[in-house]
Amino acid sequence: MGRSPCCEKVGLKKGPWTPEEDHKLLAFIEKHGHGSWRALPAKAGLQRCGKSCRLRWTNYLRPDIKRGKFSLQEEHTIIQLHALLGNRWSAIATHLPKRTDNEIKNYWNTHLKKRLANMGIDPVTHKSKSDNLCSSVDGRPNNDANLSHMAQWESARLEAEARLAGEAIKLQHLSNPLQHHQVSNAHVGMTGLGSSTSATSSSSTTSIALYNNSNINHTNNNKFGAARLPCLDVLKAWQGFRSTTKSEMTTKGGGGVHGGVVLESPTSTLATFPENSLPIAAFGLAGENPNIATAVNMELIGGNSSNSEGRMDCGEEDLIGYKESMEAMLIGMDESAWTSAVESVKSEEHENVVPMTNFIDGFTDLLLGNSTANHHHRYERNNSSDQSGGNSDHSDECDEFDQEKKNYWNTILNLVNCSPSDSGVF
DNA sequence: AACACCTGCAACCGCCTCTCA
DNA sequence: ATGAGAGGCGGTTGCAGGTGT
Repeated sequence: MGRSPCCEKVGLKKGPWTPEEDHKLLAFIEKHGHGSWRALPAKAGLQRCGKSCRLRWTNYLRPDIKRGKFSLQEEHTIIQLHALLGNRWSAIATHLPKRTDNEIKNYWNTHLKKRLANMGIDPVTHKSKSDNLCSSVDGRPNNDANLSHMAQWESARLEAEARLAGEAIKLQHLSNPLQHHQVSNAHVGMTGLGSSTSATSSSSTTSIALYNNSNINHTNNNKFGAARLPCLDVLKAWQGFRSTTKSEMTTKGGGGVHGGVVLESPTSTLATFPENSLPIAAFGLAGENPNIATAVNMELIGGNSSNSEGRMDCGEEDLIGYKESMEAMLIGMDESAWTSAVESVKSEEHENVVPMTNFIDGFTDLLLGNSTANHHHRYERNNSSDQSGGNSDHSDECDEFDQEKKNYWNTILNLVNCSPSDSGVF
């Protein structure tokens, strides 16, 4: 278009703002609002271009800006969202109250990027820098490689979970289409398959966190999140890295810490969000309708499902319907719903649908070669419900369920094997 | 003390998207 | 449908202050 720059006029001041200029700009905006930025400088008596005024206001003078050191929570959020969104700083900034995109960008470039690099994680792709994940030094596992390996497993796990969760939601929707339970304050975070997500993000695949969040209001009917879930978690590793770095790694080899990396974590990669943002309970809708999944993602993460970054082809009603069914399943799935779901699985109609067990535990066990320790979560569920009056007729059903479970894990492994290798989650 | 180098951050630049005539 | 104006975004730069030699 050959547009001329907004600051083409000779005589406009550039460089650092003086207190006088700040005062003029502040006073004008407080009195009149900014209106047209281009017209503002003349009206406010400033020898600046409108763009410069806007930048000064949004990045510095705006009253709702928090300055100073980033908290650990904020760091986690930035890392998570960067893995999810890439360098979309303005999108990331919407999840960090009172922080500007510029500040976050600077913080990423000057702090977080370097730290991730030091941990052996490519800050761009959030993947391992090393191709040799099993490399070792002096016969000991390479911690960086371990961490990266963990990250990749976590990525694969999340993708599989996402797909399965989508199927499970479908199942639940079919089994109890009218079921709407209390939703409490649990929310869902997810990313969709991304067919319509921004091209600037390196990630176009799915990442879902199944998260046992303390924000979730556990009720008697809430079977999810009741147990602390052992799963690999790069962010926990990050936390461990930070804490051990601070203490100069003096506690190496301590319980639960492996070379500065905490191997067990109840959280997952989308676990922490700032207050007033969305706590994550987690499940995705990636399996069925990428547009819906992405739209829900946009909305739940706080974006606008119809904004410029994620124009959706799905209708708003679709979106709401999926959200409701998903929330109902997550929060309010009770024994009858579960039984109904299992029966539905057994039916021919849904023979390929995977039962909605506590698949984090299962998958983690599988990863750890602990398949025999699969705890018959279904029956734990029953046992726990026994205390509140549920039935507990197990034996035959148990074998049948084991078979279902085998199929289920095969499905997961197939999904993982089929997962795109360019997942940008990590 | 002087200099070089590093770091952090505010600000700029150029491109992109949206809106509207 | 098209093009211009305006705002917004992300990459980059430049400078001030800190640190090391």
